Amino acid sequence: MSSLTPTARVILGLVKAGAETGYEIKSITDVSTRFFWGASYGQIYPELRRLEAAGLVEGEDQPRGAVRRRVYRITPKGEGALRQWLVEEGSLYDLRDEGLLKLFFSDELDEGDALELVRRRRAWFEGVVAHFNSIRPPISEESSMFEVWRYGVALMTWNADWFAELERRLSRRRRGRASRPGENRDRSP
Amino acid sequence: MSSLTPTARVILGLVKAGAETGYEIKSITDVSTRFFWGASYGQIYPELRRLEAAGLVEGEDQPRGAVRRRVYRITPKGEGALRQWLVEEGSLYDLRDEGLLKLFFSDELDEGDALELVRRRRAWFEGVVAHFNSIRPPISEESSMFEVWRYGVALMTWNADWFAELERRLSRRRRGRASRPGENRDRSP
DNA sequence: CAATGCATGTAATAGGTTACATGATTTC
DNA sequence: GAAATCATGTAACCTATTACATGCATTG
Repeated sequence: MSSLTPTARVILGLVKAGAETGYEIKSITDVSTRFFWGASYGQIYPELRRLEAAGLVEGEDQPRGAVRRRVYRITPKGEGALRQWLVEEGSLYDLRDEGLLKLFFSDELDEGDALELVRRRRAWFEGVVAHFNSIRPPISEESSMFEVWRYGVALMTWNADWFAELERRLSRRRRGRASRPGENRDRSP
Repeated sequence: MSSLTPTARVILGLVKAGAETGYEIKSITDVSTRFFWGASYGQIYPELRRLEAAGLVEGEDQPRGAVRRRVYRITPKGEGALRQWLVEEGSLYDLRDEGLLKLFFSDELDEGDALELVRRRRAWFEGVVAHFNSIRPPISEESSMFEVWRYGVALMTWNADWFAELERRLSRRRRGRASRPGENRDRSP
């Protein structure tokens, strides 16, 4: 009776929400929970078997023609576990952001390279916003899943804006320095 | 000549910035890079040895009395590798947010429990903001490290605000429903 | 003299990705 | 008939955390 990992909860939650196969779970996570909790096949298939062994889901072989296919449904026990988790206190929050790490150490760079780093990051976030907008979920705007999509768009937009602002700040600082005399930032005589 | 992990870069960058021992690196990350790139002793000590073997840092035993102590400095090769990484394109961005996962599935809950989930998340972010303010780094406001701290405060504040807003939205929706007649949300007769 | 801080390290474990292997069915 | 999609699974690998083990030095 070891306790479940968050990845197991995603799978459990999606089965509850109607996802049937491991393949379907992967497809759905790739366009929904992916940006805050991804899952790979290497996790999904073994985890479905574990959930089944624990009695939280029920699997049944339902081949389509010659294609083997195992369909899962959530059990009452699984629904209880899901609800229990949702009301439990405490949640893992873990961010791994190599770009911020680069910004953190960017005093090592000259101003041009540092600015380029910030510019790239701003552009990246803008790309993510565009991607998010392209996968706008076709579900009720009052559903919690839609709310999370809305959060994702807002967060990425905020990030793009913050780095655009930093970009302006660094440019201004740089121009300010360049126009002041007595500086030897330039390589030319 | 395998390429470095971002954790190795953090260590390299901090040694460059003046951190001398593994212990010091851990102390610094715990109050600086921790929220976007943490490091544990289990990573730091073996990684320092690997960096040394690769010629990116140099270690020297400098015991303090009977306490063994190994002091590291960055090498020219290490400085090159650090600079190279900083200008390289592409950076890992990985978020694991179990709270968002709960929000994602919170249609499973009744409105009171869902609201509580959002309230807790808002309160948590507010606590993080307070913590960030308590570790305001005593360094120049023009340094890149200070910029990252500023970003952290702004990000956590934005999060607290976003969830405060969602909280208001859910409360309003709930009150709206409750005041409308012909509803059977109540368990009492 | 007790608690805290400085200091180093490893072994077990967990959690996850990537690459590989396989093959039918549907759509263009 | 080619390409995309549906479908399942595993083995090797990598990264990282946790818990444990050790012990001196400093501060209150």
